[in-house]
Amino acid sequence: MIETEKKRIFLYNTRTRSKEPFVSQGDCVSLYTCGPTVYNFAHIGNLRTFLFEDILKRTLLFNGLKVKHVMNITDVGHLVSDADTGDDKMETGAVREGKTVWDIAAFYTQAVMADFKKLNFIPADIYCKATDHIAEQINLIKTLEDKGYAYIIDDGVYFDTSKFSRYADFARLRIDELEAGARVEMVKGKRQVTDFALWKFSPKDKQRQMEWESPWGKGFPGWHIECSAMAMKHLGETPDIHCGGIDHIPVHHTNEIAQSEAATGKPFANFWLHGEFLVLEKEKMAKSGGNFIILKTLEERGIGPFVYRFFCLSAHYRAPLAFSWEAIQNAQQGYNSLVSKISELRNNPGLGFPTDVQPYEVEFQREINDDLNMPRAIAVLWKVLRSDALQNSQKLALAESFDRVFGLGLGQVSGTFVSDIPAELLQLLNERNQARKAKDWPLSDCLRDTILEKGYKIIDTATGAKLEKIT
RNA sequence: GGUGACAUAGCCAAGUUGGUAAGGCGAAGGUCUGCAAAACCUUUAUUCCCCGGUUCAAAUCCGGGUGUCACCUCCA
Repeated sequence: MIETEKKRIFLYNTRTRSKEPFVSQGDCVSLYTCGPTVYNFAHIGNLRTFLFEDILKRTLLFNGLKVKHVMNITDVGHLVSDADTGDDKMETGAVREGKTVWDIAAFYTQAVMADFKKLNFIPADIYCKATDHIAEQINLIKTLEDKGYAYIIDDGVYFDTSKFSRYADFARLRIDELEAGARVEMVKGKRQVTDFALWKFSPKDKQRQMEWESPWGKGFPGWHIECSAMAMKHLGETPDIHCGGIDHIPVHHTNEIAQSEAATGKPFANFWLHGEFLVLEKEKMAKSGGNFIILKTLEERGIGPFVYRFFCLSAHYRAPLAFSWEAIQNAQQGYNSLVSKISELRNNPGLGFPTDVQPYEVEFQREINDDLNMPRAIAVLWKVLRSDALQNSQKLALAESFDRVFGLGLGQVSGTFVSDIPAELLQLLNERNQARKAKDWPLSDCLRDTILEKGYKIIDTATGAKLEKIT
């Protein structure tokens, strides 16, 4: 009874706009997360969303659930504009860099995977590429055509949103108003503004680098069909959870729902979770804009991936997070002190007296299960570390347990051991100790500077001086 | 023009079935120290954009205003 109460997970479901107790259909939670489009590096705003999804998965795992996680890799060109006209991002990228679209996709896929690894994401069970699932997408379009949801015009095969009465529900759209304000040039022949391409025909006058044969003619899949096709293939017609960035609500996810539910007659995903944006100096970070910051940009300024991770954990995933260099440096300080605290605990595990740790465990789990409230969960971690009622070994065990969700690499933080320090430095430290004993302060301070130059910091404690490597 | 968010200390932020403001960073003071650093302790929002209203009680509810952002156009 207490056990089940403790383990209730509440998640905010965009579909109902409310926090609901999470229930999975089977033993294993099926989780689909909209992945990166690989025509450029992922910027830190993209990464914030993927990080939220990693936290979600870790929270489910922490609660003892099994998770099957599928993330797509969009390696086929979407169009630059949702008006279903204009250039193809992949092809544009290829021209820009003088490579084939396939090279571009491979390069940036590898790059984003490297970022995921650096950020300590638990890898998805399946990363699926859109270009590997052309047949599935064609089949899904066929089904839609058979059921009368599709129509063909010069430009391609389109989904008729007027046939799907719930179309506006998910995003709570007001179609009439949308139409009134639309500044987008509409594709000729489209019946409703909201109709979208399922399959696009290749231009007659030029050869695309990526195109496939289909029952309707040579071309390439529309913008939204890949997620429906791949989610259904790998996770069934109704995955438990489907995630993405908040910008996906009105168009991408709305369309996914329309085409998927039209095809299967079943709800497409029970829970829809959306991550808010990282905002940069009051401005959204646009992948297509010139001003984006990537993980490497941070690293060049001495901000490691774990610091970025820690920074993101300071805000709730459904709230915009304001990025600034000042803010990230605050996080840097906080993370440093976290790490040195852990290191100190490892050096003195026996310090303090053991007490009951359960209240802390319960509190932690309550926070993470309350719609992934990481800011509060982090506060629980600080409370543990600064408590004087726990033994160090217990603090350490709690921190490591919590870190299964945080993923901050706390388990890898080692204590500082004399054996790790070069003999030369120990010799210098020894000399300084002598100088201090002789009250030769100028020499002592000079030696401290020398040691500092060699990358070590002296920490004088009641039991003697220690060295710590400056990171 | 339409739609949706948001506005809490120097900075990043949590907190809305109303009950009297988490946490981190920074700063100030202290303990320790030859000094410094580290560590530890203490302090740091009479108040939550503004103006009204409801209430015994509002950051939390209602009305109005101001500002910022996002989406409607590729975008996490």
